[in-house]
Amino acid sequence: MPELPEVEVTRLGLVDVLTHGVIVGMRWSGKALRWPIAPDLERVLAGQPIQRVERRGKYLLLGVPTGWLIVHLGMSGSLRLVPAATLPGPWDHFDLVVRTGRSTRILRLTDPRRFGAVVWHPQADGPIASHPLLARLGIEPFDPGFDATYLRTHLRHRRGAIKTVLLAGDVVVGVGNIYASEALFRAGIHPSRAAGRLSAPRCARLVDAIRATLADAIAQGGSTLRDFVASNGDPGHFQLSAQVYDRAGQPCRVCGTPIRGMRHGQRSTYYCPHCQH
DNA sequence: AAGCCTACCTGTTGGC
DNA sequence: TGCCAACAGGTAGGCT
Repeated sequence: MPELPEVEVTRLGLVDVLTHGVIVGMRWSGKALRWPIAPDLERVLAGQPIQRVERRGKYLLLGVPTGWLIVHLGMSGSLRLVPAATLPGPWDHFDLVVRTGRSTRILRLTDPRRFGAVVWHPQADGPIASHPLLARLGIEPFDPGFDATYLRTHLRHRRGAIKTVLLAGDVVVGVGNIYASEALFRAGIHPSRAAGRLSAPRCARLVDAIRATLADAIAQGGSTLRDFVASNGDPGHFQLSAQVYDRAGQPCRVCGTPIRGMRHGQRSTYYCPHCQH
């Protein structure tokens, strides 16, 4: 579920509440997530103030004085702030108990499929950017350095379909399966086009399309296909304005041609055969 | 280096 | 109605 917009919507809902909050407890369901929970995590975090709430790609980063807590939402995860007495349900796999001002609240990770992760990175292990999970990520799409020149340079040696290369995340981060189809529609580029054959003007269009697509999605609270909710429990609305995603057989909103579905690897892709080349 | 495939896990959906 | 295969927002890691 969660692509960059969903993680950013989550972060925006947390940053003001959590910053300067103090971690006073932790709970783990005992069910395995993608990576093991550090065995001494509760002792390590107890009493520490949250100084930073940041994002890198689809990873949410909570900064405390002695390190970073790296959180990933996987395919079905969401983070919510709930009152301290709220009992966990069967899919609630991780809680951080945080004292914020006068009240105490729980930052709760709900994740039915358990592809999500909570990973501790001690400051002593070096800068957070060098963590193995983050080190190989591509540029942030809103970084000023993400421009047509950057994109063309980094696509030059790639023979695969542009859709697949965008999803890989080593060129630019945050573009998942929904927004890859949406951004390519917006740029007028066929998803199967060889990445290394995009002209400079098309790279420029794609940069703009990726930024505009992600910004729109953030403004609409992300996409909720099934279970994404923001930190306050609100679902996203972007899916209602999707141009192509999950619209196979329905008319293109621009030209009326039926939208087509296809697959790249094991992932579904949608495009307009008239608007995209 | 790049690309392809598998694995991780549970819930929902669509076809028979 | 019931059963079961297919599919779902991600991505590390292993192999070619």
